[in-house]
Amino acid sequence: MSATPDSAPNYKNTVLLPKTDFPMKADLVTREPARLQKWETSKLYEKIIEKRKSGPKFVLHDGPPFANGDVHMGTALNKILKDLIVKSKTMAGHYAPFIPGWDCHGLPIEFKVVKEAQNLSPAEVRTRSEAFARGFIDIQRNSFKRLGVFGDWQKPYLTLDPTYEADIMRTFGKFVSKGLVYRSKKPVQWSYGAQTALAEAEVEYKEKTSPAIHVSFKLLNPPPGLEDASMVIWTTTPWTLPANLGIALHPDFDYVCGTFTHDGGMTAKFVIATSRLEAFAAATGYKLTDETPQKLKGTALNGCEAQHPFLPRTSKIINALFVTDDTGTGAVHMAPGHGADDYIAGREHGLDILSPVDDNGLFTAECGLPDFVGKHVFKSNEGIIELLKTKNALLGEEKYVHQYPHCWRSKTPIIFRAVSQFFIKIDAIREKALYEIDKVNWLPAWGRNRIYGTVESRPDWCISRQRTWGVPLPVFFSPDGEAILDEGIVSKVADAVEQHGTNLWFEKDDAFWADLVGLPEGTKRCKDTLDVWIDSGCSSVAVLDRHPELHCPADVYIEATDQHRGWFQSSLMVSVVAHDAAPYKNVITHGFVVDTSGKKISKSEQDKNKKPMTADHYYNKYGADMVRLWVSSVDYQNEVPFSEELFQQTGESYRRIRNTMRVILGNLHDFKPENAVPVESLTLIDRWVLERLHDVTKECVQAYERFDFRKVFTVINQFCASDLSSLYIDITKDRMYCDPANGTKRRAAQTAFREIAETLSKLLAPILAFTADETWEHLGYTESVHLEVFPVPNPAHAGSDANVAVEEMVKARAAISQAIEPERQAKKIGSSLEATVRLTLPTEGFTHPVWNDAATLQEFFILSELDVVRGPELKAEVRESSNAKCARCWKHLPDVGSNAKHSCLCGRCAEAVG
RNA sequence: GGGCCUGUAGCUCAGUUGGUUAGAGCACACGCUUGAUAAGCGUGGGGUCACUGGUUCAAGUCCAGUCUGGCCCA
Repeated sequence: MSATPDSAPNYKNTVLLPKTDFPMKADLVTREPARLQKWETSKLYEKIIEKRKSGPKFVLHDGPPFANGDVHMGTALNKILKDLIVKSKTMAGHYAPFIPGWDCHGLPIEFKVVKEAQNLSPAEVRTRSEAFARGFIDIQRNSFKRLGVFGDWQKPYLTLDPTYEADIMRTFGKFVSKGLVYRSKKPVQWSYGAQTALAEAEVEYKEKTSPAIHVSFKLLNPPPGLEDASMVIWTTTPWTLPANLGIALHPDFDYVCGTFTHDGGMTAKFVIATSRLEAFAAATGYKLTDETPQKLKGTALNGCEAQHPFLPRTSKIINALFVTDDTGTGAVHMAPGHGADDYIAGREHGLDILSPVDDNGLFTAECGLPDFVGKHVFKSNEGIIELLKTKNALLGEEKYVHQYPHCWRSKTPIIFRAVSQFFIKIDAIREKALYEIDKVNWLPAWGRNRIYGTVESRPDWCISRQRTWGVPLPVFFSPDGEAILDEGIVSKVADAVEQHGTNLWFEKDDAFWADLVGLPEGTKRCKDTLDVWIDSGCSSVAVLDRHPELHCPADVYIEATDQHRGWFQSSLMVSVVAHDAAPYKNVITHGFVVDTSGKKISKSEQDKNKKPMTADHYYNKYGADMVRLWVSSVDYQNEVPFSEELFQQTGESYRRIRNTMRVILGNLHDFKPENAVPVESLTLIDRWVLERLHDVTKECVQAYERFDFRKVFTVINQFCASDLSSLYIDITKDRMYCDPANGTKRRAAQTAFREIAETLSKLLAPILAFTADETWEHLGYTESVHLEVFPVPNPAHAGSDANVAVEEMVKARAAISQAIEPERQAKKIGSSLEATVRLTLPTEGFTHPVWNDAATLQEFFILSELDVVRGPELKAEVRESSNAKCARCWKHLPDVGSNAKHSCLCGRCAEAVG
């Protein structure tokens, strides 16, 4: 080994090493907020909007998140995806304003507010709910801004804005004018203690003992063989029997009909599910004693009728899938006014809805039993049981302990009770909605089937809620209790609400409102609020139509897959009525955030493992660009894997990109635009890297066009790692460091580096919103990269022979590296510059003229000496160089020492040093 | 239980109309460099393409079923 003599002068300061202020350590956590501040004071978003004003409009309509919590990783994913679309469309030359929004009304907020303070008046509940929502809007807005999301954060749309609320009412008015709204009864969970309907969240389950009874219903028109038989039902709510209108059997269950004998000697003919015979015998004492019982399926009795045990009325026998065989007799007592399953099955089979119970839980005259009117339902169970006994319809009675829903406030057991609700007739708009679905582009394509299925099968839309924190249903009742559905009146309410807000509805009395809308004295206003899905569903009217910079239909809606049944659908239904068309042209869905094993991250799980899932933890620890890079790296159309470890991995990719940009910037420290060389002066390798850049540009711009951000991430990551870091930067080090500052080859590399740095900054800007702006700044620009448009692939660098040459050389390079490796492991050779290589090329292939260009080959393989010969197969032989090492460029060359002035340098370096 | 979807190295993802020995980046191991240095380069190990069966000369790719996980319903 011919080492440089220790006495050799130190030439390090004559070498043109990279020099840049662009820090290796990103320190995003402190740098990003500073850049954010700069964007804010320079009004960057406004500038971008102004600059693109004449471009083709692109509207991404923001689905409003619910203003009741911190920004979760899933929320961050959603908003960053939106931002990637908006930023990339903007850089593709579009005018793409982004108006963010929030969904502000609804039970979860009301629930929290009411839990904190008891006995609030409706107006107070609403004031506090608004304050609660606004608090979280601020929190979320700060998070979204911190994540680098651009938009009109000064003027977002809020569903609690009086103008928005007024538009909700007007849209409701449109439904009314088209005759799509009707009133009907539907069972709700009712607290007689609090005298209000309850939502699932307000119900707690507690142990309760109820009387469980078996009751017989005599068949009136039985099929042959079932004469004189009775159906037997089992119930734990005897008080609902006055509302019985039917008996449900499972169509697939096996039933028997035959003579049963009681322990006491009585006999009777019953129909019971075969699987329930034993339990029935145990509870009632009746055993099947018939030798030849009739066997039948549940379908056999469908449509028959049975006599109500104590009322002059029949009970219709129907088939329903909700019937189970784990309790009861396989025949279920149906009171459509007192149960959800009963209601749905009852509607399908044309049963009435009877609910003879008032707000206090007392029977009304409708129950048909004068003795019971005014009596509390839970105090009536015993009386009903007595009544059944006198009618010989009671077969058995037990105490039954079960989990029963109770009111969270009054702690009383709840009852299912039908109350009047308002509905939208879906059948009237279903066809049109389905037709519109097929005109929309769904991404991924299966989204079409998903929403088509739900729209096809959805029942009428119940739009009234017995809640306080929402938009009031602008409907009045005449003194005789009739609902007044009139668009003109709705519109008058809307006008008042636009001026004063919906609190006015709660603050003023009936007389005020009757007078305002011109209805007679004694008119009462409706106390219900609208379903919150109406709120957000109206955004195409209240936001897209209202903002002059937007348009309807929007170009894109993008939300998680659960919105096929949620916002995508409510928006469609509203828009079909309001616009006679879908509100969107493209609908994109993304998956939910799951842990790396593919399982969903449950609330209890993250608490237990102390794994934070709020976005602030991650942008405060790693920076927003890291969160953004993670979003760009995953397949968002499926479930999105997430873990802290995954963040480390994303960090590696980030560092790779950042460091690559850093060297490039460092290599440009003495380069000015006027130093650029013309294309003819570029070397083969320069032309190759620019050709690669041309391809990368094309691929990225096209990938952005398809919303395929992962492709952008992969392409740039690999370009940085392989083409730049491992090849081009490594190869050009020699000329960059050792050639004369103004040498043509050096300037040629810089010309390429400059183009690479500019192009990558622009291509990365939508994803690495902060870092790309930082690199752009270090390229000497004073305005933000976000004002730029995407680079156009430079045709001057398209499809030359350079790519062929490099492909061949890369193959040979692998052979050379493999040959050097054993020498290296044996500590005989360190740097490849210490090696002399004899490369054998196969006689087939490797035909590019570059193989006759020794200088280029040496540069490419980073070797001091190379012989190329032809042989049977690709092969490289390595030995230590016998030449002396140049103290400056570290190559082992024959002409080291040829210049007397610099005895330790090669000819080239001696000249460069001068 | 029903509808829609998903399953390729430890991790994140590529794999064109079925066609050589299934790829990349990261991670890992071992070297090199110390002039990208809390960086950079090289080499290497690692996959029954969820499973089972079928179609085919040929299946990660097509078909059927099973399992896994997700969303929405019941």
